[in-house]
Amino acid sequence: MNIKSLETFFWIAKLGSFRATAKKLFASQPTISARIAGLEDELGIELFDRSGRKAVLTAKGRQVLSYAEQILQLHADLLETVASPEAIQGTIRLGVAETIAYTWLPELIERINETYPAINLELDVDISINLSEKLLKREIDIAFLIGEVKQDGFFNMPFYSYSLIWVVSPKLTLPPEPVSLSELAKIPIITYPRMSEPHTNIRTLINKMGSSTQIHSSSSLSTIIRMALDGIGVSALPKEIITRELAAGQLREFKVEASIPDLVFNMAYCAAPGANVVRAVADLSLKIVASKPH
Amino acid sequence: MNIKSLETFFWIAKLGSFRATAKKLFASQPTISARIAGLEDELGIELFDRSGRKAVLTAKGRQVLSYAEQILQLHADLLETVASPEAIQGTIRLGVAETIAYTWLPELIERINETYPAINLELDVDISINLSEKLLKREIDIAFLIGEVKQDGFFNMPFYSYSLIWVVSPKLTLPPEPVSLSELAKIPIITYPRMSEPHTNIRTLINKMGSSTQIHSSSSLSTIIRMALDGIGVSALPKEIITRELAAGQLREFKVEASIPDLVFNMAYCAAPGANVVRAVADLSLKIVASKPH
DNA sequence: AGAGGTTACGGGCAGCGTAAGGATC
DNA sequence: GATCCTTACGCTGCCCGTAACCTCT
Repeated sequence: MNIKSLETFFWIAKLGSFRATAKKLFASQPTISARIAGLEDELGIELFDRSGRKAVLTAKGRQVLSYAEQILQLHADLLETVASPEAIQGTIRLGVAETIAYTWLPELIERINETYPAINLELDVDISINLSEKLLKREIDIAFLIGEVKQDGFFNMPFYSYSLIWVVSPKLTLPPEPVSLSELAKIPIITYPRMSEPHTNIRTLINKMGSSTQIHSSSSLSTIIRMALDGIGVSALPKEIITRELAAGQLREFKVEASIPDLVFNMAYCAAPGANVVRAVADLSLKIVASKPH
Repeated sequence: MNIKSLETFFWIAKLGSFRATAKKLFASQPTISARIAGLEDELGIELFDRSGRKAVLTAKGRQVLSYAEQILQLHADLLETVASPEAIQGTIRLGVAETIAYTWLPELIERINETYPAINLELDVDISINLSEKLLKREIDIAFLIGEVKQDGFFNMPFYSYSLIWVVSPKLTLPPEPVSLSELAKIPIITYPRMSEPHTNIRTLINKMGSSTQIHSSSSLSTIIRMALDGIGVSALPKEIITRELAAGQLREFKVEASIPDLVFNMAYCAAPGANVVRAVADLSLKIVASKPH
């Protein structure tokens, strides 16, 4: 019996699917089948009832699960306690909202690589609502997103807040500041994609005016910035992602009479036996953010 | 990481030697080296200090040992709890005194095979004092012997007592019964080998007479019986090993005025993490003996 | 038909034993 | 020189992925 089989067993029990476990463990689905078949042979018992749509534990399987969890936890603790950082390996799938990808991500990756040189990172940049779903399906291990993942076993920690500022290209001429909402509504606005929180916030703000404002949205931050630079319209963005453009005078901040809520990002991950590395990377990420002046 | 490596590590820590562990685990010594090298690689640390004559744990190694023990114990418990008896496998080395080999052993083997069909038994028939040593060196797992193994971690349980009776071939003519010690001393006595308890007891008994009795001893019970059958002398033996000869009239019991202490056999084994199978076989053996009228 | 698990099969790698090579006492 | 561990090397067997197959809904 080896740890890998137990880990495989554990994840099938948790996810209810051989296929999902194959993805989670970066293996083919037949490999997962074979591992479980091997385990069942070795123990001389059936672990799952495969007749239904979901793989469901048998009575004996539930007993095995309890042992498997304990063994995996001990194994992870063992690695964490005594292994040299260079020996800690694995693949961690980070899900990040694009704003994070533009600001903290490079530093996070660099520092994680320094601390755990043998860890592979797999990045998934998506909007928060999708990240949340992927986290639930265990398609990613840690997410930096807006909102919380409210399900048993998930940890949510405040990560970083961004204030949104209104910016515009010098090419465009604006009314006198602070710009009133009714004036703002006459200018095209470039913002985050539909279904994302900042998009919704801005739409709510403008809708109060009842006017039919032109709102361009893009799933790519660089496109949003590009459009703002080109003077297609104004945009509300975190200062952190356009420091260069502001310094170069390609964009300038302007005041609006109403304010937009901050973008509050959380970090979320699931606590699973044997997932100490995930927790370690999560801790490290929080520490990195905390160490910088906010 | 696999259970096998941890088990190997555990036994080296316990026995202080790669070589002894190789024997214990039925593997070659380089294989043991390779397993530990692999473990050390994986953890990125050194587990043993090999500079001295004995392999001694490093500081990190001691930490690992504690985890390894827990994991092995869980693994053994898991197997014991959920595995079907047919799936319980391994090799158990039984050390038995010859008297046991002649009486209980066939039934023990049969019953153990019934209960755990996948377990291999390896038998070692020797005198008790050697069995005790072998047990300490872990060359055997369970012993049925005279005396106790007094060392930490070893269990000793009463197994079975034999009363010795004096027997003689009808070919020989004896003095009137009960035979006095002085008369007995004139007849050649065939008995257990030197260094064994019954040999010592009989020698003590006869030595009181100060006479130079002829004492033949053999390490083979069948030879002793053969010699008694041939009328070479008298012998004191457990009734249980000569029931056939007594029934056939090839040997007959006779009374002696002095009595010889019973042969008291114990079962001894070492409690080690992950050695649940050894314990199970030990329990089974005791149950078998207890279930028969004594 | 499609989603999910199993079977069949070929290739690569890990783990084993034998034999030879150090290191320590 | 004896004892003990490591290195070198060839071999076997296990584990993996691809592809085809089976079975429920």
